[in-house]
Amino acid sequence: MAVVTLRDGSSREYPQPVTPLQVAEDLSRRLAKETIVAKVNGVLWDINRVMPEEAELELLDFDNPQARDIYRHSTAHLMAQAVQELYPDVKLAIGPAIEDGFYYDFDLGEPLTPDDLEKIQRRMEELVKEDLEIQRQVLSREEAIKLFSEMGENYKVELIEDLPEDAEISCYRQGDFLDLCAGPHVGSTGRIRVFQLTSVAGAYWRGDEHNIMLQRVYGTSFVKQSQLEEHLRMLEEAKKRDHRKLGRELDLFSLNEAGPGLPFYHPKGVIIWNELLKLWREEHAIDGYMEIRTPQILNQRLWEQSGHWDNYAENMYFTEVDDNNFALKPMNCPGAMLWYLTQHRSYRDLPLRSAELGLVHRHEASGVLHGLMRVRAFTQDDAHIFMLPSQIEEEISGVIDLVDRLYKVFGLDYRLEISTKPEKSMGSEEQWETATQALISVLENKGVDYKINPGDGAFYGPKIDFHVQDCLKRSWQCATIQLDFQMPERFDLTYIGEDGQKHRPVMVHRVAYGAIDRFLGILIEHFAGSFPVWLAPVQVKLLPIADRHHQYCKEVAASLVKAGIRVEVDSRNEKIGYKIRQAQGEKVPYMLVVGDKEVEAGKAALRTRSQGDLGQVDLPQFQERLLEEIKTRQLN
RNA sequence: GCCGAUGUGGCUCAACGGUAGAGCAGCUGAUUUGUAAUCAGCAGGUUGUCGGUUCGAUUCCGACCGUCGGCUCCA
Repeated sequence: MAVVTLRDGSSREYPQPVTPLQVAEDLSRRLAKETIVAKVNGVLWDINRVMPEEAELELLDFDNPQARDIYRHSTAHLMAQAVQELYPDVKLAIGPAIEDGFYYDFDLGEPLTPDDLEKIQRRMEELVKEDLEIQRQVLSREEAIKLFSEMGENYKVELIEDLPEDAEISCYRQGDFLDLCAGPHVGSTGRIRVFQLTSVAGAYWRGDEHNIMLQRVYGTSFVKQSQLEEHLRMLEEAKKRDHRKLGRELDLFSLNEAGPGLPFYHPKGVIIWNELLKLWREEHAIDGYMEIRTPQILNQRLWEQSGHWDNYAENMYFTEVDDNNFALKPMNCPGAMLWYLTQHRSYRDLPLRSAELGLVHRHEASGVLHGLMRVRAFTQDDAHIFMLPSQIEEEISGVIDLVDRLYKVFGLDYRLEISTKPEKSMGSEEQWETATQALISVLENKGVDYKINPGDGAFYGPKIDFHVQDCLKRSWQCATIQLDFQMPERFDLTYIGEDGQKHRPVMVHRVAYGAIDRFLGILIEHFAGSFPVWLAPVQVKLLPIADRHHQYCKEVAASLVKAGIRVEVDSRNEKIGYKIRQAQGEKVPYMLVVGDKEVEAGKAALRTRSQGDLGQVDLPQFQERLLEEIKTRQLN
C-alpha cells in the first residue's frame, strides 16, 4: 500500500509503490507529458523511479528552473550518447546544464568542426525517436571505479575518486550509453523535444590550463519549437546591442591592430566618458575623497617592494632607460603608498580617502581581449582608503553605498561576490581569515545577498566584487573593494596614534565604476546606444527643412549651446525624412524640425527618438525642461 | 597563451586558379524638400602580412598578425 500526497494536499492510494510518472498519468495525459522531473519528499526524483510508500509528490515542468536544468542536462547526455556512437574512442568529461543551455566536454584527440555538430545533432534526433528509457542505477564506489576504468573513462574515474566519502554514486543508462551522474533525468530520450547544438570550443579539463584541452560542445534545448525560435531571436537582438557594433556605428571608440586591447576614444565617446567622470567627482566629493595623480611608469624596485614583481610580473610591461628598469603601472596602489608617505599622518587624519583616475596597463592574454570589456590599457576610478582597524567596517560600508548610489543613476543591476585567498598570495592565513571575515560581516550587517568565490581574491587581500551583466548575459566585474593588510606593511605606512606611538594603518583599494572603459561598454549595451540625455553625445539635433531655415536653426542652436546643451545642426541638402532617419540612427534624444511654420511662429517642431513627432514647442520652455532633465540625470 | 572559426574599399556583403563587384557612407551636380532612405555622376581596394605551390593566387598550402566564440584570468 502506497500513499502519495499531492501539492494541493489531496492524497491518492495505490496497492503498491508507484513512480511519479504513473501518478501523473493517473491525473492527466497532459501532465504526464509535460512533467520533466518530480520532487518526492522535497528531493528531486526521476519520474520513472519508484517512490517510497509514503510520498509527498510535486511534479515539475519546463517552467520550473530546476526542471529546466534537468531537461537540459538530459539533453547533454543525449548528445554524449550520440558522440559516443559516432566517435567510439571518445572519453567523456563533464556535461552540465548552464544558463540558457548545456555543454558537454569530450576528449576525442581531434577537434570537432561545425559540420560535425550537424552530424551529432542528426544522431541525437534519431536517438530521441528510439525513445530509450533512462534508468538510474546506484553503485558502490568500488564498483563504479571498476566499471568506468574498464570502460576507459579515466575522467569519470577521477570524478568518482573526488566524490565525498558518504556520497551515493549513481549512473544513468539509456540504451548502450552509461554515464556517471547524480541525476535526476527525464524518463526517456523521447521526452527531449527541441534542441540545437550551437558551438564548439576548446576547454581545459577542470578549467586548468595545465590540463589537457577538451572539445566542448554547447547547445540548448526547449520543449517547444517556438521557445527555441524566441531564444534565437533574443540572441539576434542582443547582437544589435553589442557595444562593439554600437561603438562603431555611434562613432564612440575604435580598436586598431596597432594596439590590440588599447582603445581609441572618439570625440563622442569622450563626451560620455567626461560625463561619467563629472558624476563621479560630484559623488566622491560628497563622500570626502581627495583626488591624486601618480606617474605612469615607476622604477622596478618599487614594484619589487609592492610585491607586484613576484606576483604580477607576467602581466606587466617593462622598459629600460639609462640602465634603470621601469614598469608601466598595472595598478595605482604603489603610487598612492608613496603619496601617503609624503607626510607624517595622525590618527586624526584617518580615514584618508585618496582617489585616482589612473590609466593602468596589463598584459592580458590575447585570447581574452573583448571590445572595451577586456582591454590591456584602462582607466580605473581607483581609490585607496587608509584607516584605523576600527574603521574598516564603516569605510567598506560607505564604499558599498557609494557604488550603489552611482549604479542607481544608470538603473544598473549588480550581483555581489566575496573572493577569498588565491593560490598566489602574500600574508598569513590569520590575516586572510580576519580580512575575509571583516568583508563578510559588513555584508551580513547590511543584509545584502552575496556569493562566495573561493580562491579568486587579489594577491594582497580578499575582496567584494560587483558584477554586472552584458547583453549576452556574460558577467563582468565592475566595482571591487579589496581589503589589504600587506601593502601598508611593505611600505611601512604608519600613523601616530592617540598614544603618541606609531601604528600601522589598514588600507582598502576600491573602484566604483571599475574600469571606465568597461563601464562604458556595459552602459552602451545597457542603454542599447540610446543614452539618457545627460550622457548623450548629441542631445539635440536641429533639422531644417530647406536652406532658408538654416539661419534660424543656427540661432536656435547657438542659444542652446550657450545654455550648455550639446547641439548639432543637419544643414545638408537632404529631405527631412532622410535627416530624421539619420538622427534616429544616431539615437539623438531630441530632434527639432524647423520649416516655414516654425520660423514664423518662433518655435520648433519637437520629435523624440522614442515617441516621434510631438508638434511645436516653445523654445525657452523646451530648453528649461531639457536642462532640468540633464541636471537631474533622468533615465530615459 | 590554448582550441576552433574567420580576415575582400569607411560599413555590410558578393565573386573566384586567369590580377575584384554591389549596396550604404563619401565627393560633385541637379533638386529646396514637412517627420525613418530624391535623382544622376564620380571617386575609392597592391583582397590582413610574409612565404610556398602554380605559366598565373584574392582564390590552394604554411607561418605570423588581427578579429570572433569558448577555456583561463581579471577592472
